[in-house]
Amino acid sequence: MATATAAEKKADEKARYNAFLSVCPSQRLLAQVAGKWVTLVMSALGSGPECDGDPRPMRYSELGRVLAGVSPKMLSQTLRSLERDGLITRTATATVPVTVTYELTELGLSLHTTVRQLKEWSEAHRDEVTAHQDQFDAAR
Amino acid sequence: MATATAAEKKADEKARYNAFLSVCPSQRLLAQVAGKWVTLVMSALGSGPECDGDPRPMRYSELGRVLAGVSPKMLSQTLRSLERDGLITRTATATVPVTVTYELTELGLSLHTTVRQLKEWSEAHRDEVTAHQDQFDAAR
DNA sequence: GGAAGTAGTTACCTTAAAGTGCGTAGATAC
DNA sequence: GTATCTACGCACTTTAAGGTAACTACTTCC
Repeated sequence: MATATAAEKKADEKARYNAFLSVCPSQRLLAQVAGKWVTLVMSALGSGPECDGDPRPMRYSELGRVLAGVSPKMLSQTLRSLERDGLITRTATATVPVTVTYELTELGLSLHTTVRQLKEWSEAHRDEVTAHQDQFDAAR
Repeated sequence: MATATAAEKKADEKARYNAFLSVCPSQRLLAQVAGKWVTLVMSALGSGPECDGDPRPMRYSELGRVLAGVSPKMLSQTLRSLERDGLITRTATATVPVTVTYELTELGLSLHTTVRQLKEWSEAHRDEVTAHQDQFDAAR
């Protein structure tokens, strides 16, 4: 039947919209970067263990120590996904106990600086936001 | 016992680190903004229904139509949290059936432009990233 | 010979975000 | 008098992210 009801049309639109969303590159990037340890790992690799200073390579166990709350599972999971995206490089060295170092690529560094702007926004406006929240919560 | 074992020290560090993380403003912002519909609502309000053009207020049902996949629940949930943060304003008008319009505040607009940079990054580098992913997946 | 350090993997469990479906309230149109 | 439009609210279910804990394999230190 050619009687495309409003409900049918909407379901159709919805399907196409969701299909678009699932491949939308910016949406996927955001979901990736918002992973709990992603920015922390990038921040550590991008600004040294104390989050000041210059980018430098770090070892697996060093990252584990700096990011005190991370489990080995989450650390390797995060590192592998970042490596898959070409944001960091993994280098294994055949020393006495094998050592593995991770380093930001140029691509990773450029993303890091972009994300940093978001961080700066949040630091610049956090007071404003919390003020709004308090006001909103008090109002009801 | 004063014998602070390495395990105890690590647990202590971890607790403090997690406490810090849970209040870290940038982390919280990122988690907020990464909500599935947050950026889409902001994008619609910030660039018109077609994601081009200028910021303009929109109605609840209009947003629901533009973001075809969103359920009424998620839409109002998203809108309320954005309103709570002072990023949008809600205005109810006592027309025949009540109409409610939402509009980006200045604060919301400034966040929108910041997030837009992330979007531009992802669009500029998406090919590079997918190339890395293919290479990585092929390697194993 | 047992602990500790190297870099992880595997299986299981918890929880919070998102999706689904139905109800509501007042008013108007048919 | 039934249906539709407005803007939601509530309860239930699903799903995926993250956390916990235990185990691997090799080596050196004490």
